[in-house]
Amino acid sequence: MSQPIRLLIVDDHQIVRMGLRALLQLEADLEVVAEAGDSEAALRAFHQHRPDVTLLDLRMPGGGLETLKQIRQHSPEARTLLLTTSEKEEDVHACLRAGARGYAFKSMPPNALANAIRVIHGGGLWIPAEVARIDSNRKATPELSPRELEVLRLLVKGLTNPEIGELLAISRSTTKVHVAHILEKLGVADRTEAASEAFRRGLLPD
Amino acid sequence: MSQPIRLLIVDDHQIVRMGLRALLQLEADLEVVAEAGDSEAALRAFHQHRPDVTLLDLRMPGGGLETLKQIRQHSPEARTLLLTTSEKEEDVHACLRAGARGYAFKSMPPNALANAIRVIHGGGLWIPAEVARIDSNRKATPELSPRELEVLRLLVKGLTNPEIGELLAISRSTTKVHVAHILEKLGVADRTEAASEAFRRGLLPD
DNA sequence: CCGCCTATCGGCCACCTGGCCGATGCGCCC
DNA sequence: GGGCGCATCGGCCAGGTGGCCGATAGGCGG
Repeated sequence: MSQPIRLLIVDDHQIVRMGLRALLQLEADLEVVAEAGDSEAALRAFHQHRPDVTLLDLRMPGGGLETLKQIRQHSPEARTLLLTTSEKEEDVHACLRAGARGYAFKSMPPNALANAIRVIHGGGLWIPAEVARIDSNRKATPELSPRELEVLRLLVKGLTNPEIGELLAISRSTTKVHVAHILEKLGVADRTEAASEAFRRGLLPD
Repeated sequence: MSQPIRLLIVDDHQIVRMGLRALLQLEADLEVVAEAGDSEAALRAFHQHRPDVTLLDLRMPGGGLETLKQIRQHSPEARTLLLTTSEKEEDVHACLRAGARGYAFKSMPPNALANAIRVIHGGGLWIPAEVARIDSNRKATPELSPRELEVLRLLVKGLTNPEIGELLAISRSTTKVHVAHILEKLGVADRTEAASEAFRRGLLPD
């Protein structure tokens, strides 16, 4: 290993940044060349330092996913490892679609993290079994249309079909059609379960 | 400051533990005497080292809240600072009721964390404004009874009242009463909104 | 050009919902 | 002992739900 793998750490929690830096310093072939605590700083640091691998927190101000997309927009070859705590289905898919090379959990043992970084640096993908499982599930569950998402947002607030119809300036009949599609696509039986699924999958921006 | 404040760090993420250790080492009057990654290790470390202040992650295997309760059971004078990322209403209240001296977010600036530790070590409480706000809200929203929680768990799965009644071996009438109480206590209008509130407040063990 | 998706609307109907009326019994605490 | 919370059960009823039948219209891609 002549040249160390140069890393960029992006996480809004300074605690996590320092922890990652401390952990990764233990590996001789890894070098943290920059840190960033928000989306803008991440983009600046990326273009300035051109890291081999970027560690990106999913949940941060400015949006980890948006940051990923912006990085990939200018540098499609960028190798990015998502770091996160929870695994909401929507997040996983959105990230993989956006071109993340790996999806890791903060709870993983440190040496596994180092291995993930090496795999990604070598051009590979690092997808844990849980994520792969989610990913295969996903193909069976189609995406909601924009209109259906609008209805879903009102539905989880406890609004009835007539109320939703009034707010969206459509009839109760149309609302019913949207709700029926939502139930079908989420694979659930009623609106209450749909609300639960929406939260579980992270379909809503809270 | 003759004697440094002796700290115990409890968090299942090694990344966070190392980050906290790195951050707190910068403060001359703070000393990390032990770490633990799960509930059992936390109890052992607490009784062995008798830290002045314990930093406790809320979300960890074994349950941060349960760990707190067990520590306080044997050492009611223990000074504990909860560390967490999200603020679900139920968590906040349960922790404060269980005797936590402070409730801090991992996103807070590092020096604020050190200050929080010093305040708690001095016998004070460290409650951020957001948490205090949640805490005052809480008094208006009473707790759910055990039976109501059972019903709520089935309700969010999309089960109807007759179905819930059958599973719990009670009549539809009784189920309706429980649901009505749930709606009233959560301050919502229907079961769909109740499901949303349950997720928002973290009432369910996922 | 025709199929498919999306969005819009209507009616019918069995079922579920939630509010309101009533009731009983149990345990706990002052 | 009497009140209070909890849990249990029943009936009545206006309204919401979700499945099923139909229909029209625009857009997009093979």
